[in-house]
Amino acid sequence: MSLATASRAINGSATRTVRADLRDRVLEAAERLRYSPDANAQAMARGRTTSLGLIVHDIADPYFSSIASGVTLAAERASLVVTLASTQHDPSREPAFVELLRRQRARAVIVAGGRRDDDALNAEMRAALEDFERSGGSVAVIGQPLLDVDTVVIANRSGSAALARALHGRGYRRFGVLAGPVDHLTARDRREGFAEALAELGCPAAPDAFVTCGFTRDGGYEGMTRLLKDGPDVEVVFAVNDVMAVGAIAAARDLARSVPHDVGVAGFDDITTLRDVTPALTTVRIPLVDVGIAATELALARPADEPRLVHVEGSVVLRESTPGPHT
Amino acid sequence: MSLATASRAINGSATRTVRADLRDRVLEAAERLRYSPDANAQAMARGRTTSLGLIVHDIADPYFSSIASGVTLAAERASLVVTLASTQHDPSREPAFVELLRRQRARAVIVAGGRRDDDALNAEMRAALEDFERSGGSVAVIGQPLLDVDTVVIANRSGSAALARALHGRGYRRFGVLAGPVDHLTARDRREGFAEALAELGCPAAPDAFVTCGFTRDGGYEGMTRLLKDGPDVEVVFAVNDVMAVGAIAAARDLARSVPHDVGVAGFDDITTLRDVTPALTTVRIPLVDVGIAATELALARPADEPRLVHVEGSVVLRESTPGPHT
DNA sequence: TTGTATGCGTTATCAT
DNA sequence: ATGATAACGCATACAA
Repeated sequence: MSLATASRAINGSATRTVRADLRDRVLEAAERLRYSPDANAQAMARGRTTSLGLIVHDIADPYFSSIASGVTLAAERASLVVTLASTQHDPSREPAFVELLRRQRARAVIVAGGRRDDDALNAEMRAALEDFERSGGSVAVIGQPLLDVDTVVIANRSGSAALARALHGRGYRRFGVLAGPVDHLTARDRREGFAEALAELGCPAAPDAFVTCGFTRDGGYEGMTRLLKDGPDVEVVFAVNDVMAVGAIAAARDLARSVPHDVGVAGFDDITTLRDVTPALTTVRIPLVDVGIAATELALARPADEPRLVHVEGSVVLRESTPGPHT
Repeated sequence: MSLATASRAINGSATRTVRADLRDRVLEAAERLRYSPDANAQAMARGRTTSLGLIVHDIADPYFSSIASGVTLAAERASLVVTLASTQHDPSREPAFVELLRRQRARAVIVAGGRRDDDALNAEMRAALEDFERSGGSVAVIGQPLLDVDTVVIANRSGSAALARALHGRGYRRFGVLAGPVDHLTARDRREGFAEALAELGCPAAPDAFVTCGFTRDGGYEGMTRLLKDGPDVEVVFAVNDVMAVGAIAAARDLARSVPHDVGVAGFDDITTLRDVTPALTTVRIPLVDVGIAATELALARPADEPRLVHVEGSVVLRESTPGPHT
């Protein structure tokens, strides 16, 4: 009995088939010897691997771990394993991770997390992704569609615009915004969508009601502190993500300002783990697990000539953190 | 110029060195051709890969995403990439994932998440891990030391015992416990450590004050609902993890019971994302990121004859959710 | 210091 | 249906 037959018996073959008794003998021996096919050797012989890369800013952030959950789910359906890379919030490390995944000959790479407004960085990333694709891999990005590849576009602008209208509908007129970093495009889109909707409502926010701050819990805390201490008087504050909103609530509490009585707070994302915070957070729900699934399916789909865009809409969820002013 | 020289120029060699001008020519050509070494081929030629496996119950759970954060950190220091597998809370899938990682010839695998009291399952897992080690990989488990491999042991018993004493010190006398699933060893250790300490204090909890429930947010919600509706009157409730505690607080609220005024609530883990919940949660802090790092270092350390154990202690953090009774 | 040749474990092609 | 063998891309032992 030959090597070839054993291979066909164990891992199958598109064209060939093995007689039952022989196959049984092979499988019995494999079992007895605790044989385990070498995936690396298979990758080399077959010319393709079974792995999928995922690049996130911070796997400990619930935003990314939810996406990762969706990606692992979809990857498993496709019989792929997920290779995880976490940049620890340093976007300049992304291209190196793409190159790393190229060396692994990953079938596809999914880049999660918003882009920065940094042309040099984005150019580097575009180049890295092009190399990756030239090596036969496919790519999907979650965030802004500016890397010339398939992208799951999150409707940040329209989501925060809808949120602005909903808050206006509850009677709020004086708005503050914890705006995140200036060059952070997700933060910018959310901030601008919010601001534009307010302007359309004839109720623009004061320029000094926009506070630049980190995109994290501590950023929200620090920004809220500044806003409440030095900023204009506001009835409600929009933090551009939920984690920041939680930090903002903590800051208000530390300054002895009641949420929502003295000031309302709204966030963005509807992070599952934060659904039970008090007061319950008004936010824009993004189906993050589905986003991860969609990105994976996009990356694994038959390659297209043009970069494809999948749009994901958010839905406003009004909760107790924004009951309306004077309540 | 030969293939061998190019290989040595690009990826270095322990024994040989390449003349500068030749090396420069090689590197220039590699850069020009956007050459990228094939990690699979390297793995085969070198006989070892650069990948590390991580198995978790649910990557979307902040407990596991914190551990994952530590693992990716430590793995990167060792120039390894992390392959992530999420069982979606089905422990019976763990052995298959170990086998998958064996096929990849991962250098090591880290199994995060407590064991079950299920002899058949544990035997299967032990066998899978033995096969993995026989194939040259190393293993580290986070949780209970019953798989005969290196283990990061989390001091669940002593942690919850210390918590019990601290709560007793605040004046609580009537305790309830949201105990998690019966066969879940982490839940069991926490529950029993708590119960034993109470008994030693001469203040044992009533048997019907222990509520079996899921190890999740919804489990905590549901268990708390049952406890408040049908259980004995209690002053404070210990949920065996933070996520469950948050669910418990939500349940109390829905039953119009004030936390901490009507009933105190304590958790376990000190999940970062939940540090801002209201009221602030009394808990036992486990340094989860460090646990991930420790497990990775353990797995990557020089193999030992005997399974090694690294013990991680928790520290009680008293916060507003347990101010003491009658307040 | 450089080049040649062999092997790593598997699949696929081509005979038989 | 099965067997022999070349190829995958790289690292290394050995020869020069």
